[in-house]
Amino acid sequence: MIKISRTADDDLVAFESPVALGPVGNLLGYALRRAQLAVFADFAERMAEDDIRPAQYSVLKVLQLNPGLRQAQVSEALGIKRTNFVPLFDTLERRGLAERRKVEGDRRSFALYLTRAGTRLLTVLDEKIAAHEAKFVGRIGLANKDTLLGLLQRIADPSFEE
Amino acid sequence: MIKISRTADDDLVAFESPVALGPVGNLLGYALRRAQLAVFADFAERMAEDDIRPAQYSVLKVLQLNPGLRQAQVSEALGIKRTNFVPLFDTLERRGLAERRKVEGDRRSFALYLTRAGTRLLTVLDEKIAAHEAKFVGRIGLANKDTLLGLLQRIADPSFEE
DNA sequence: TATTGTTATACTCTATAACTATA
DNA sequence: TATAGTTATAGAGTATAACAATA
Repeated sequence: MIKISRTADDDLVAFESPVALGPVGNLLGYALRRAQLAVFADFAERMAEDDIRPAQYSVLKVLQLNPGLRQAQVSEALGIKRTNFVPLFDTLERRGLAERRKVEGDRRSFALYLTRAGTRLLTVLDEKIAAHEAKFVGRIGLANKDTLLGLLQRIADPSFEE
Repeated sequence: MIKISRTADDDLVAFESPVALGPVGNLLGYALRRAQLAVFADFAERMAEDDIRPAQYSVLKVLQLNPGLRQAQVSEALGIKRTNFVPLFDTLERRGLAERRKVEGDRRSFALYLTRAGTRLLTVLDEKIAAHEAKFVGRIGLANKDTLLGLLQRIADPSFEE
């Protein structure tokens, strides 16, 4: 429904009367989806030139913090199915950002590490992430960030204690 | 990393030492994704027997509240691309839950309505949604629900005013 | 020319089953 | 028997381009 109004200056202005979402707009799942899409869209925009997706960034960052983890550990910690982790890590390895190393004592598993190039890229990504994060923290105010994170963690994990 | 500990009763207990997510765990995008996955997984479980997805439910609910909307209005209000809305609504129509009606005055567009069956199904779905919602509100406490919704809306839409 | 609905299509994300080589 | 990694594959969700009918 397009409505035409007249401003005080006598100009015509067209606008859409908002469609009532009703209870849908107050569902946690719906609000979470809309917020997540907004944040991920901004992430995609900033990381487009580096061709890095959220899951890829999270893997690189976790390996920086925990060098030598096995695939199953990284994928489980990040909630990525081990079967989907394989091509994800293949891409990082093909690009020379991370690598699999044989581990002594268990010839089934690989230990994962960042390469120098991966570490170098992370410094660039971290700067972009900081700006990305600041954009959304700015929308709610710094004081509200921890409140929001705490609530989200309690939604995701009932055993979470702040 | 699997660690083996000994309880007071001298039993062996295996547990995984948690992998440090570091800054990743404090990213809004990451926390939003995890929370959304948890909520949508619960939704999928409850609606499995009705074979209804979140987007389908939101369309039915919006039509209940706004009978006669055009496709473009519904899809825009819910953030569904009009091109993806077509097969989504085809499914609802094939199942006899909603219908397209010709609209006088514009032979290009259709007005969308729930059928009786659609309205009837919604009463069932609404009950399940209420239980679903209560589960997650219970995790944060009723007093925090509006806080969370408000923050999420400000994340999703910078122009949002509470 | 612009808009409404549509088709075809492609890419990402996520999920399951089944395999291999080790343990 | 169980585990780590892998392959193949299928289903959602989301995206773009191009078209027909109508405004």
